[in-house]
Amino acid sequence: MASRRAARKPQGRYHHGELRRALIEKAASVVEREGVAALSLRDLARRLGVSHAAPAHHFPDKAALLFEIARDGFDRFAAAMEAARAQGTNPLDRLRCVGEAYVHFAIAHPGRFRVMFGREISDLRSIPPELDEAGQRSFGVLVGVVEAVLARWPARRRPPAEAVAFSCWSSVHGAAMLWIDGPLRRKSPPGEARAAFEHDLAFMMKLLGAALMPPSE
Amino acid sequence: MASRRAARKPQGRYHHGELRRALIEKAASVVEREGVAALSLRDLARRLGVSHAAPAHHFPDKAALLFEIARDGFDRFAAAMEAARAQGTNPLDRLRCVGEAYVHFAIAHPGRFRVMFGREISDLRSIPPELDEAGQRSFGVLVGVVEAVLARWPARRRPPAEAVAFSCWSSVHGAAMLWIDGPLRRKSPPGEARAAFEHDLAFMMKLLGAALMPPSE
DNA sequence: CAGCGGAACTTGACACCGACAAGCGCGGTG
DNA sequence: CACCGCGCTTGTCGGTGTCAAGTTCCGCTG
Repeated sequence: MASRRAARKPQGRYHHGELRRALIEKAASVVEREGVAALSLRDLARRLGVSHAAPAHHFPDKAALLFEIARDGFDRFAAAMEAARAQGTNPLDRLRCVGEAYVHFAIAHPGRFRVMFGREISDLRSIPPELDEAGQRSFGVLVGVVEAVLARWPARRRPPAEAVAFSCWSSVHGAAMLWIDGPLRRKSPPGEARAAFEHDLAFMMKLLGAALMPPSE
Repeated sequence: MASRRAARKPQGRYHHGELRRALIEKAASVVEREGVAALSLRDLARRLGVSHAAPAHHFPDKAALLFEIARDGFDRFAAAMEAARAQGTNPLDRLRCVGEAYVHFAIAHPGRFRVMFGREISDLRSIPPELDEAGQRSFGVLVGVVEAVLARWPARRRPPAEAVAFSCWSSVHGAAMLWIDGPLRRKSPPGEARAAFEHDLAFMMKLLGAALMPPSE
């Protein structure tokens, strides 16, 4: 057992800076698969083959680990928003694409989404600069798309873009939350509930678009 | 110490069926003041002067206690919705009142609101009949108001009420969640953030109203 | 090249939690 | 009067986050 370090070198070795990344990745996968309530630092350490106190050396707090998950989530989220914007063919269509992408991201990654917009993060003491940046990037996509939609309005009667963006944001955020947490999901037949949800979501985006048409007079 | 039962009778006595109700009330107050994460059965028992295992005799599970809080919350919520509807002077105004009441209830009772629409409840095994009833009551108010607004549309082009109700629900729910949990609350000066929120909320309700005006042609 | 400092990790402990099992006291019923 | 069961207590178990102290090993300095 002389060089047991060298022997396990090709495998996962958790010296150096590997543990931190491994913890984040494993934690994110647990959050995605089983939810944030099932996340335990000790269990995480167990799965990674390290002692129960090892995580504490990389994260002062469980909240700090959650924060890292949220940070990563906001990056992916912003990327998804930008990709969705690129798919639209005109301003209104872009708004629809972005809105639906918002909801579909939440449905595809409910655990991550809950952490991102959950209380643990928003209650964080230090105003996290890099997280705010990623969040602003996502919100910026929405605001930009809204501004493009409003560009067709006469400048005189054009409503403020932030207020419109707030409305759009609330709508898609609410739809997402109602689906992943709320009472919508457990309607009679699961598949049918999902289909009805998609239908209602499409309708909502259409309604939003109609409300943002420039006044015809 | 003969009749120590009788002696403490006027004060809080937790024999009989009092403990159950006391637990629910205390738990609700803790949830309102410190959030659901700070709720502990043992601490609850401590505050009520009973042993740590006493709550287990009234609730098989911590989730069962949370369920009771949600149930009570939905009752109050439905009452608030109905009261708000009564304040409106016409269909569109009623929709505005109900929508703002929805958000303001969430802001006034964020802990309760999170439990009501949280994962612990919606993941509950048994479909809870009485809770669904209270939830349906609230949703029914919204649907009723929406139907009244849509009554002015020509029947031929009238959109389905449930889809419109879904849109309205999503909007107000999203606004509420974004405020109580999301990144909105911690804008630069707290008071200003709240004022901006109220302004944006009012704008959103106006936008919703505009989208639901019958086509003029 | 020796050795030293510090980073990464381990071991151990503490307080707390939810859940379970067994026991006790008292009121009401036979 | 004896008994039974409800409401609560005491005790225990496995699990968790966090802190303190010890250990191992890498890489840099002299």
